[in-house]
Amino acid sequence: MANLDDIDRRLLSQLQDEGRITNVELAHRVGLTAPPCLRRVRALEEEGVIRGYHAELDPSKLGFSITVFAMVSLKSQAENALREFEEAMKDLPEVREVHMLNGEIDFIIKIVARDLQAFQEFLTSKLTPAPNVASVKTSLTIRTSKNDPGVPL
Amino acid sequence: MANLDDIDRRLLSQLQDEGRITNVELAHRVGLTAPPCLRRVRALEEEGVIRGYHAELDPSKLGFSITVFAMVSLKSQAENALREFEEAMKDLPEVREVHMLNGEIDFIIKIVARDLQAFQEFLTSKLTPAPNVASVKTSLTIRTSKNDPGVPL
DNA sequence: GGTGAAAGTTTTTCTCT
DNA sequence: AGAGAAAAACTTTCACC
Repeated sequence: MANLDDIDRRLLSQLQDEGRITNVELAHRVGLTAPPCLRRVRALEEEGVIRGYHAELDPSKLGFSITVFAMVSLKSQAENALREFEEAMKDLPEVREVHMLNGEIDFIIKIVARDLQAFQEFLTSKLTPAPNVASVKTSLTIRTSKNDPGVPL
Repeated sequence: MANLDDIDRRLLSQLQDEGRITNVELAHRVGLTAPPCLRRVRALEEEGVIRGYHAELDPSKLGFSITVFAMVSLKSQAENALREFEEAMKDLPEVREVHMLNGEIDFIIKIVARDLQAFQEFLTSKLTPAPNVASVKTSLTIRTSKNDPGVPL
């Protein structure tokens, strides 16, 4: 865990919110001049505190109308079996997130697809036949009312 | 839904992946010169295809070790009751995502907290007492093996 | 809708405190 | 670690195709 001062935290909060602000603007907002501000940002990138930068796109405007959460249980919870399933998920572009959970369900995964047909096709030909899958329960998202990426700084 | 050509799609794919690349580099990658490339990006921002840009931070390096998925059922599914719950969620910084689902569970929400104690405190003092909540089932994330923001372009 | 050049900013390096 | 100045790179606008 990185040790950060107050300036770092404000800086990260700003970049989490507006990932493309200029370094000059960022420096101004956190009360620095540009050079030390840039040094801090580079250091945070090096340390892996900042993993990267991403444009947030509107899925519906790009023709992806379906978001689904799938609860997946595996046949075996051996580390080996878990890893094999996770590796398979990495190759599926429709699968955006894979979280291993405690309790009865082994994984929750978030799936984005163009339409119901594409999703059904994905479900039967890709997800259900994935290694070690015992059961899959899916829930369609009706609407997403909050979707803040990142952490509560 | 916006109508996009092949260049727009490649452009969006690049920005989704690397949100801070320069316009010159972006133009180069999609086979344009800088001015038309910038015009396209600005147009996509205007249309809302690009919603914004965000730095992706490492939660654990910032001291947020807990990610939880909570399945929430409400007492009433009247639009009114749903909205009231959603509004309450908007004010809770620990709540990063709120998705309304079909079926028995009404909502799945993603929660990020500093530690188990902070999460328990949040659960009992903020989430369970939220408007119209009938039941909350939570699952702790053991590990996140895939976390690609955005859509499968 | 795309190009090339020019003007204005921003990033980035260097040096000093 | 932060500040100011200078060089290099990038963004942005303009006239033109």
